[in-house]
Amino acid sequence: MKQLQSLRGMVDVLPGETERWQAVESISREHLSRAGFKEIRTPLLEVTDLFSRSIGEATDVVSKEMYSFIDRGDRSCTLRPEGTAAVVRAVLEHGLLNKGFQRLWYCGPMFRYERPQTGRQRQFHQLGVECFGMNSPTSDAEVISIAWDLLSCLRIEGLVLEINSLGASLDRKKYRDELVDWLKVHFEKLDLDSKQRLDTNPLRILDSKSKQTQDLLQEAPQLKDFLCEESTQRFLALQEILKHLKIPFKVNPCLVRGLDYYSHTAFEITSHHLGSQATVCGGGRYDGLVGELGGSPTSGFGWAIGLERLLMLLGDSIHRNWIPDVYVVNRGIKAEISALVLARKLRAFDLRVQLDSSGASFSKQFKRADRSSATWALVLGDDEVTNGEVRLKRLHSNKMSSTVKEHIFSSSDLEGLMSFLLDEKVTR
RNA sequence: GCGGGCGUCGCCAAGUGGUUAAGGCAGCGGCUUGUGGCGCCGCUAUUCGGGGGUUCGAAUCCCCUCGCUCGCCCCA
Repeated sequence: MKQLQSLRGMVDVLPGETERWQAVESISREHLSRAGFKEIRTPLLEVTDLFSRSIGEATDVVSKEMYSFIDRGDRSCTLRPEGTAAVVRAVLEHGLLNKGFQRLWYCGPMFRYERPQTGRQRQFHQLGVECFGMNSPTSDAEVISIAWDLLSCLRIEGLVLEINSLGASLDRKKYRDELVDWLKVHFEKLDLDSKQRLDTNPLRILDSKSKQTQDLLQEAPQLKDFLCEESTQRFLALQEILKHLKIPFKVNPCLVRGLDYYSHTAFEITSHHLGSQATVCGGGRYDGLVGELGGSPTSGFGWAIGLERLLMLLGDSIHRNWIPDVYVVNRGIKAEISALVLARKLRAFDLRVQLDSSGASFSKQFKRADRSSATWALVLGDDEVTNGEVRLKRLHSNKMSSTVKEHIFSSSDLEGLMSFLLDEKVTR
């Protein structure tokens, strides 16, 4: 029979890795809650329409990357390709915006049907925040700083923050038309990809990787010249505030972002240690989205961090193996049961206890005890059961010592044993 | 969807047409049936992702297929 395997682009996280995930998750949770963010959990599955309406029909995400299917009730459903749309939906559905502000975070899997490569999977995980009802450049800066600080406190180095303003949606529309007209005149000088994008998504031509296209764009109309006064002012203000916060940034006039709902501030945090998928965190302002999805006009700002990419940058520094305090060596039917009873009691005292239930020889069990790196071996065999005692032996990882001290405790004196272990644990 | 690279034991790997497919790690058993780390001994792939073909003979050559991987597009 052929060996079954996971679907392409769907990745298992194995023991050893899960510890790193847990560390990142708990640090993030703490970091966000200190800043007043509350967690929201939305379903993985939504009505397809939600995404096509919010992300944009013509975007790559919607036009070719969604996992969609028709369910038994004849509804078109889609596995969420990103988090924002669903959060907005939930927030509207439950009237969370009636209170005015909301600062929310979420974490979980997203799905996009793409060819997997470094830093890209079909099921991947995002940690994101969404803020509603705040509209000042200061709030943009604060939310950006929260992402920046989270990445810094995880000690990720070599990050670059890039920002741009996409202007109000009207500005962008005007610019888009102007750019398309101009590019049509120079159509022959464009690279093949850009030629195709001219119809579908012309703004994306701006960050084309083709050298000749980039050279050509030097002469093209610039988005910043189309920003209305208000937009220009708020972008300048944002830059001032970031400088004041001592967060280094680069203005990247070509930073466009692929989702339709962005307006005004857009930003990305990238790292050159990631291969060609360099973006760890991306986000921006989406003042039109809530209205678009049927709510009363409410400004929004958010970002998402790709957790797989984050983990790639993290190294092994936060990786901590589970090491037992006590490894319980036992042999014989009565001893086995006593050992189990004892293990439960020790665990209740917050000790990490590994119980050997192999029934193997003492020699074998000690080998495993040693390899587990446990501090103590607790020995329980027929002799001990008969004498009503347990033996405790310190394990040495470096040197063989012929004078290993064994401590013997009466099995009726479990409190003595536990306080001994706990004392030792504290002083270690 | 389009390119490039790669697929030999749980993991790392040697092997590029010729007798039984190296080696290391891990695992298991033993030396040591109640005491670990070191050491020594033994065991663990009828088979080289799968299917065809060429050949007296294929892990090695050819074709197809599947998978992985890196890149393009795009994004976290």
